[in-house]
Amino acid sequence: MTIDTISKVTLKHIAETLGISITTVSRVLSGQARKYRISQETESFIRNLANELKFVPSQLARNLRLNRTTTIGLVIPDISNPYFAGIANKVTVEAHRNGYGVILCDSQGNIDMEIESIENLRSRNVEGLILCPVGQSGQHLKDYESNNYSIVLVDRYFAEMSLSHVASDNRNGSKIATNYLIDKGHQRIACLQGLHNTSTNEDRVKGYSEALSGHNIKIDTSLIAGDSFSEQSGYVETKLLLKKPRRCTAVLALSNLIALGALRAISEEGLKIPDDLSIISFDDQPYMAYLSPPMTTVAQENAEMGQIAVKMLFDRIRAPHTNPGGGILLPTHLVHRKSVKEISLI
Amino acid sequence: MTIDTISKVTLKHIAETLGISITTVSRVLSGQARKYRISQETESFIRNLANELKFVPSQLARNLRLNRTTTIGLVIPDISNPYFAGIANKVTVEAHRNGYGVILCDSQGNIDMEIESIENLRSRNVEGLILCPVGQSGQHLKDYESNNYSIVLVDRYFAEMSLSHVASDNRNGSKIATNYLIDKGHQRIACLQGLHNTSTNEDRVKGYSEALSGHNIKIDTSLIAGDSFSEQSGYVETKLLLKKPRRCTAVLALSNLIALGALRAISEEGLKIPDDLSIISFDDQPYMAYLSPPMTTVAQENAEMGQIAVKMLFDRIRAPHTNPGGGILLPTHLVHRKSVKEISLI
DNA sequence: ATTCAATGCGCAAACGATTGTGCTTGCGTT
DNA sequence: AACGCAAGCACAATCGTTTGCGCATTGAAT
Repeated sequence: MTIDTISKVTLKHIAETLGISITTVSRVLSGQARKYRISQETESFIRNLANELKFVPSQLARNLRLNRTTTIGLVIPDISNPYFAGIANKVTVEAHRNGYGVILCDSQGNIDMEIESIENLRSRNVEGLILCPVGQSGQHLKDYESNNYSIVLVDRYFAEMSLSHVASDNRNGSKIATNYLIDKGHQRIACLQGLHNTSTNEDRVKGYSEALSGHNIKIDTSLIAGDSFSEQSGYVETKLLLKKPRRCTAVLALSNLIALGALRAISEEGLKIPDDLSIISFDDQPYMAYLSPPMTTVAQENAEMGQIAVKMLFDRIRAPHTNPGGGILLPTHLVHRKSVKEISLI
Repeated sequence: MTIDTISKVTLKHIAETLGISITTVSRVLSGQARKYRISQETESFIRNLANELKFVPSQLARNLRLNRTTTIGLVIPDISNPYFAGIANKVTVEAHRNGYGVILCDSQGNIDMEIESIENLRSRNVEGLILCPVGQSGQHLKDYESNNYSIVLVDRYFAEMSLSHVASDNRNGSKIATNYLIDKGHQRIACLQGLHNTSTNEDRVKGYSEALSGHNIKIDTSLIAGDSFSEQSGYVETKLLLKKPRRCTAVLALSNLIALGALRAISEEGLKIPDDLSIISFDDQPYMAYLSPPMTTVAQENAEMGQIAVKMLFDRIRAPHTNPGGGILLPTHLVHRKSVKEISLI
């Protein structure tokens, strides 16, 4: 009657009460009655009793026997960040549609936590891993390059490693944004970086540089500042930037948090966007349209990233010993709002 | 060398290479060497080999044998909502600190998905459940009222049921916010509701009403509108409200999304906050300070909610057959920014 | 009367860890 | 010399499924 009692019903119980073997019960209840030529009669006996007793097969036993868990792991640097939350959302929903569960780990932006989380997940026998890596190197993932473990990197990848991944075309996104600023007359454009040596950051900086070079604007390295994707970094670096002589007229913030920090600094300095300073941020979020002023952003298809990551992972789970396959870069696009002002060329 | 090989390392392997019994290996590697008086020598032999082979015990086997999974389930209506993401963050981190994994399910605000998720989680033998319910009734949770299954409700609760829960003191938060508006001279205050018959909504409406009554302001039911916590609802209801004669001077938005919708409507109507209209929103989010204008909000301690929920759940897991215990309401507080204007009394 | 193929089902070994119980030693006591 | 006791370890059952074989029985074909 109680739940405890109910969950104690096992194949053995059914087999014994019916006076038949566990094997037969198992075969019927796992839908293999036809395949093993169990008689209709026996089948219905078994099914009836199973229903009556509300038999629920033990996943624990099944997992051990079959050595699979229908579970994947998801490691995210910070689930409170809406960008990652969007990925996580799609991942869990898609995984469930495929009958898989998702164990979530929050690495808190910490490489050691990331490593620990991965080990933890592996020890829980997840069948595959979706990882948004935080570190500057992928050394701890060396083991996964061999084609017998399924892992898909999301958001960032490691150029020197051959791991499946799905990310945004950050280089192009950054280039488009920078070109747009240049088109609007800006020449001194600052770039608020994120964490160095991450594909995300390097690609965005590269796009920024390429756009400038493409317009024969000399790259002023003093305008490329910062070393973290955090609000704090955006704030500090903007403060410093604004104190410099020959102030820049626009800034490209390489993450949503950096942009918020920049906003704080700019408003503290008493400057107005876009009149005194133009700004474009990465990562379009629902609230971006409601900022003061509405923020022009480089939008990433993060939900799609989650969805594709799951697809890639399942491909690898289903065909484990094929080549890891390469990566996919999803397009980015510019969302025009009000944080950029057209200025006259000098 | 390959992972396949590595992950195949079992107690048996170690035992055989060392010429000792599986039992002893198990006892050493589970830290019970002292208890079972295994010699230092044997212990170090085992440990060394285990390290060398990178032995990782199979959770699957252990789970079956011990009938526990060190895993809990977490059901969230929408992980992309930063409010819930904040809860999820704390839950996963705290669970990990206790050696537990967290299987995440996104119910997508859908009661059927919620029910399905719960069943799915149970069949995966999670030891407990943390649930942010979406429905207007808790009928599907009837089974969990008996004290042999561990569940903790977060954010919402069902007044008619005796399930453990942790939520915000929404009534008081709403009351404080409304009182503040009244103090600033507002008399016609609209209330943009969320989903009816949810504790969150009812409590907030109650607080709103109590504040008005406390100041002898007659409650105008035409000023209480809406039926969903979504941006869409906030937008539509605000549009309608603004079209009415004798316009309200302030609105209380019962969720962050509703507030964003209201913002959109207000700006479409060409009105300025706070000059033409004051607004207070529930749920303080990082970006709230950067809105136009910075938004005065009722902050909830959502991270603490997650943390406390985990604590409560573990209490119940550790002492399963005690009384479910009641609920906890966490304080809310008003974060003063610039979206409320003091107006002269008429 | 054999032979043969279906039919219907059971045996027993996995999967990998945990654990109550019990078996050897060796040593100190008396 | 006989005994007790502790130290140090092993046996084997157990958790609940799944599954490769194999063994009867039956009816039909030769």
